[in-house]
Amino acid sequence: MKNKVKEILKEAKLKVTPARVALLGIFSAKCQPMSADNVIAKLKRTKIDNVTVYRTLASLEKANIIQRVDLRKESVYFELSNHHHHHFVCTSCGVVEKLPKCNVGQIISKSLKQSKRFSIVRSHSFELFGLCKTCA
Amino acid sequence: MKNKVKEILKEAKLKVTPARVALLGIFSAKCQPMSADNVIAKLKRTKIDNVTVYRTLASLEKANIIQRVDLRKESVYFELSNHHHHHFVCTSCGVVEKLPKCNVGQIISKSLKQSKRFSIVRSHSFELFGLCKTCA
DNA sequence: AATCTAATTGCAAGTAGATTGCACTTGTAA
DNA sequence: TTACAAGTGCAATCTACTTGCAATTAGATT
Ligand SMILES: [Mn+2]
Ligand SMILES: [Mn+2]
Ligand SMILES: [Zn+2]
Ligand SMILES: [Zn+2]
Repeated sequence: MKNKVKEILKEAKLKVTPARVALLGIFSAKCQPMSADNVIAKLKRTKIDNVTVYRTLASLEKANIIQRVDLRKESVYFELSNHHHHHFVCTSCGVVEKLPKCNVGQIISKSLKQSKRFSIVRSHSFELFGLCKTCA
Repeated sequence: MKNKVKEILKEAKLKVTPARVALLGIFSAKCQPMSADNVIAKLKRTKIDNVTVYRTLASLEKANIIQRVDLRKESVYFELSNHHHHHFVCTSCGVVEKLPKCNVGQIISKSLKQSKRFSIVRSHSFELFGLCKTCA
């Protein structure tokens, strides 16, 4: 698993540094969107600085290894890009559930055809906000 | 038009104050998502304080008169809730185009049926990020 | 293996958007 | 008209995030 992480970094032509290995380990272990704070909490016992976390998130995002997710929470969340999907978010307790499958592909290509000003779609957001059964 | 704004506020049981009337006027005039900064810029010549802008945005959002839009920009954007729709966003120049129609209703109800943990969807995001013809 | 160099890191300071406390003002219901 | 909860302005504060800079390190080159 650590080797897999190293492969991913080399593939992206990023230096294999402790911070990057640590962050990718965290993202691979937990299949949930993570904020910088979430990551920092997991790294409490290491000597990796908070600034390094922000800079590592930025480099991994730039290399398209992780992606931003808009959950309407206080801060930015990230996930591994390897398995594209969307989410339910409970606006009361904050719990997040993965949607099984991305079904908006057709809608996107149709929208693109109809658009006057746009020619390329590189990514999209699609998140559902509501109440989980516990909070409802 | 000013009367319409007052009606909207009374309907929502909000006091009709100069700040709320001003903000709703701005949102009604410009059919584009607006950040707090955008609004503040438009209010430069008035004596309405920046803090009041933030508080007014919050009260209008709570009353569901305006809604948050996630455009992956530096700050939060808002729009009138009265005509629900989604957007193309150019990640190079920032231009925003409205999508003609929201087509994700079916996907949402299907997702809800399949969900183990969620029972209510109150809102959703669906935005397309890419390049406009000028930037492409 | 030793050397080189650009990329990465840690620490401290800084920024920007947004929030809070509090005294004063105002909209509106009685 | 009066009463008072709601709204406002100003200053201070918070929080997520960024930047500058000197020291370190990954990985390429001898
Ligand atoms: Mn996810
Ligand atoms: Mn819009
Ligand atoms: Zn998708
Ligand atoms: Zn919609």
